[in-house]
Amino acid sequence: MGAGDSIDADSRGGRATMRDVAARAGVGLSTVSRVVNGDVNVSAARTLAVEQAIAELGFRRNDSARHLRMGAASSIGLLLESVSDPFFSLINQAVEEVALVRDSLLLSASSHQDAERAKKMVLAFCARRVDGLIITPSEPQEIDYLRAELRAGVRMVFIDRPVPGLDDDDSVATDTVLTDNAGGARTGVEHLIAHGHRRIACFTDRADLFTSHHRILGYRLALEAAGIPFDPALVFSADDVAENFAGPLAAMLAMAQPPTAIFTGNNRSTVAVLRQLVGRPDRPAIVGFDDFELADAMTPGVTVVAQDPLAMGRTAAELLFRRLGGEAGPTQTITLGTTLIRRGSGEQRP
Amino acid sequence: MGAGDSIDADSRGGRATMRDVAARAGVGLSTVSRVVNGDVNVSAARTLAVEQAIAELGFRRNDSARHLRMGAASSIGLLLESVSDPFFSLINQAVEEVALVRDSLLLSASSHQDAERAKKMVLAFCARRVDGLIITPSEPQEIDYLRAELRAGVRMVFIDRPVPGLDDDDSVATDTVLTDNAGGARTGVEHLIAHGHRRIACFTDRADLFTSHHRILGYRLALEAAGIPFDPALVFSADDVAENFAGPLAAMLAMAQPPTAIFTGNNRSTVAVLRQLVGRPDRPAIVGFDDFELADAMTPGVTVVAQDPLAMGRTAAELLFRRLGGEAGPTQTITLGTTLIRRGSGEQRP
DNA sequence: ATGAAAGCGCTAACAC
DNA sequence: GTGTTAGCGCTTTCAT
Repeated sequence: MGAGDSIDADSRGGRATMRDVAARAGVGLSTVSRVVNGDVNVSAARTLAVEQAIAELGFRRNDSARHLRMGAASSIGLLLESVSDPFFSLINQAVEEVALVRDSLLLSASSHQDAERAKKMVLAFCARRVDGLIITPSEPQEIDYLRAELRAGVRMVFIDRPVPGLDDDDSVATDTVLTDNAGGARTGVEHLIAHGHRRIACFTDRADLFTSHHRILGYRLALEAAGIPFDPALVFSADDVAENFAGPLAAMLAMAQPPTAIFTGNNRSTVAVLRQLVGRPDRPAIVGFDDFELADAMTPGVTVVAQDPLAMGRTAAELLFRRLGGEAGPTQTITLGTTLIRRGSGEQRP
Repeated sequence: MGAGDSIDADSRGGRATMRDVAARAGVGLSTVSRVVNGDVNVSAARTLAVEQAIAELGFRRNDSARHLRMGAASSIGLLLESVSDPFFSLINQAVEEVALVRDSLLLSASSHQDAERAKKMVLAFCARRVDGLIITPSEPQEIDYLRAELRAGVRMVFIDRPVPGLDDDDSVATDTVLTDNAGGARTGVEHLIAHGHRRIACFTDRADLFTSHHRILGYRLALEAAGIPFDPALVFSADDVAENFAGPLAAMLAMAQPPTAIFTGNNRSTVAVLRQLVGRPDRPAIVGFDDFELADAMTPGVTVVAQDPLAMGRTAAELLFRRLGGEAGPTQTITLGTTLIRRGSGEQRP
């Protein structure tokens, strides 16, 4: 393009640097830095010269170098169970929105319930010196490496489930954003009871997961409050929802006293049950935990206990940035309420 | 914790650096670097000393500094229309999977059809000196800043839609991964025709979008091939799908010769139409472009022309990494085929 | 086998 | 106002 004086950047194969710009504009390095950063204390003539050189060279500031120097990455890490799961992808979106406002970039990754992978990604984020981390913990969550990073000063907010055993070390501080799983489940099951059901089945994810555990608890709470005896034969939990529900569900429906209603513990369980029951005219009443697209377009519409994943993500991200901004104060656990959305499937009578 | 000799890192407030480790282990800086990078040419004694110091200090290599020095970021940027859209979130997942294998981190962002936002994020990625970019372009796509970055050596792969006008500059090279939109749409509409339909409506996103345009083209191609006259009154496009379909759809169904079938041009259109038609016994036959969760759990199941977003994401990411690895060769446009999935709604007869 | 020193591209004193 | 200089934490010759 120009003369032979842009040899530096071009022939080096890389991009123009501030030094290249300085040379081209015939000014000092710091003048370039000042112009790039909008410092007013630069003469008009020099400002112009620098801007022209920048344009000619296609210079763009290297933010990595900048951040290395400044000691802040302007980026945060987000570890989800799966970026393609509708629930988590909404959290992703909310976090992204907050990060955008804070001029922070988002590094994201999925753990897919794989503790090794989760660890690898978290440590990779930390090695990049992200300002902070938002994490959906694995269960059980390996705790030592997290504590090491926390001690080193990395801020973390946990989302969807807590990490037990981390707060016994007062030198580390983390926050947690949860849904009111037990309360929401209780509301959903009470709704079924209010519509006359007494034989209510419960299908969930692995019962040892934090969320499932609490939702089953809420289910039992509702039964107890209504004086309905808890029947373990009506509860089924499995890790691979889609594959494992068919048999138990069929068996339950073939009981002498079959359930007249089903409470499903999460998105995937609801969908799996719905699939099994497609086209059955005697379909039991259904209330699902967690809303999903098209719940309203089914016939009948599917009544759900809705979480608010956008609010969860936003809350977690805002909390993280406030902490990064220096907000002190004790560890916080924020529990978000749920909303019962009536669409028909939960209002059927026995 | 230990003695007063870790003053450096601790009191500086930051993390331990290699220099801290070197001091603590009583070795030179480069020896630490060698140990950290698994160089074999270090005596056992020193290796041990370094490893111990690393453990004591909780040292973790700063990858940003490393990459600055090495001139490669080991990260790629991904710009999607929306991370929470099921279609794009699957692309996100596929890209993530490839990046994982390549030991590259993923910076992700959503444009939400906002050209300004898209530009901001792409430039932010470039300022971070990502190794490459995978982009869902805006329409129309502002081209100048992309070309500037391409000239500067940034590799880009476009996904879901092409960027016209970029290839008139032979100094820049980009690749593109698309779905066979026209072919898929044609297949879907031909399927309806094969089942006896001749009045087939078409509901899509904004008609000027690349994907919608080609799907409408495919729709018309199928009609022409069957000798069915094209009736513009049966085609409706709108940008806000959910809000704007109700009126036109009702109007069409009230026609003297109403459509007996509907072809919907994307995920959101299908869902919107389904919502409008919920509970109507005389529902027209429906074929939708793009698959969606629960399409099989509706009654009847929804017949779709399925794209393969996972394959799109994987293809784009692998192409990008091959380019980054030095693969030369001309610009590539890879078009992925579609699959017709029969579920009932498309097999209804008039 | 090991350490000293230069430098990746930037910012922030510090002098002038 | 402006340039010089010293790092941020790392890798990488280059001597030794």
